[in-house]
Amino acid sequence: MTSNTRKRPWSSAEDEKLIECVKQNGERNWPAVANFSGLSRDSKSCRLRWLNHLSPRHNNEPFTPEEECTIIQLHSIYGNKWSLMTKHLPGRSDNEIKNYWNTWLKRRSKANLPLYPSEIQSQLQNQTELSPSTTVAINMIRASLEMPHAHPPPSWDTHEQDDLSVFFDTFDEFLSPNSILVDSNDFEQGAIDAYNTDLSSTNHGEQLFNIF
DNA sequence: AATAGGCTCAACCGCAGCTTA
DNA sequence: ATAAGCTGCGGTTGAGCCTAT
Repeated sequence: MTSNTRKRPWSSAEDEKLIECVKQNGERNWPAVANFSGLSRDSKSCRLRWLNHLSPRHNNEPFTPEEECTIIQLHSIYGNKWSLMTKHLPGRSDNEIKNYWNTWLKRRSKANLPLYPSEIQSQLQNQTELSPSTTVAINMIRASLEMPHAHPPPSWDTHEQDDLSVFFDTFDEFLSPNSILVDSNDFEQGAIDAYNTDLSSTNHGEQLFNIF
């Protein structure tokens, strides 16, 4: 490997230049930031450095025990979807979460312990399979989304259907065998309640979503 | 005190999906 | 419609610190 391809840590002078350039060009125009900064860093490196260390929204303190616990729980829900986890951990980057998880993984493996602590393990066992009725309900909702005019859900107005469309943009993230949880911050409570009311009226006998 | 091995974290890579011209 | 450029993501790797011997 040549010296050109080696990892090169950012100096404080480079950080200052980057901060100044982001102020001038904004947080979205990384090619311009890279060009005008005079740094020999590409746009991706600039973006990464900003998001992981320099952004005023970033929390540079070590993880708290509560955050560590949250990461383990979130991993049991999302798997390796680091960017989704950042939505539950304000100020934390996907890279940090991933690093924490990898360290956790190594420790658990070394100690011959199961991946998740017992309380999370038992939560998972209670939801390992989607029941046939839940699968039917999911398919009904999918069908109503694909053909909203042919199968309008009985009590959903246009606004609620829009909310559901937003939900389904990320639905596959949640449709792992052991997860049907959603974050109530991301969706209107009224819309979720309406879905559950409609589902219960179909005699499938269960609520589709728990609120995280 | 020297050093080898382990560990952590920052940085980089490659790819997929999106945007724009 | 399409090609080029950009963004964001998850996986991987290397530098440097820490610890045990």
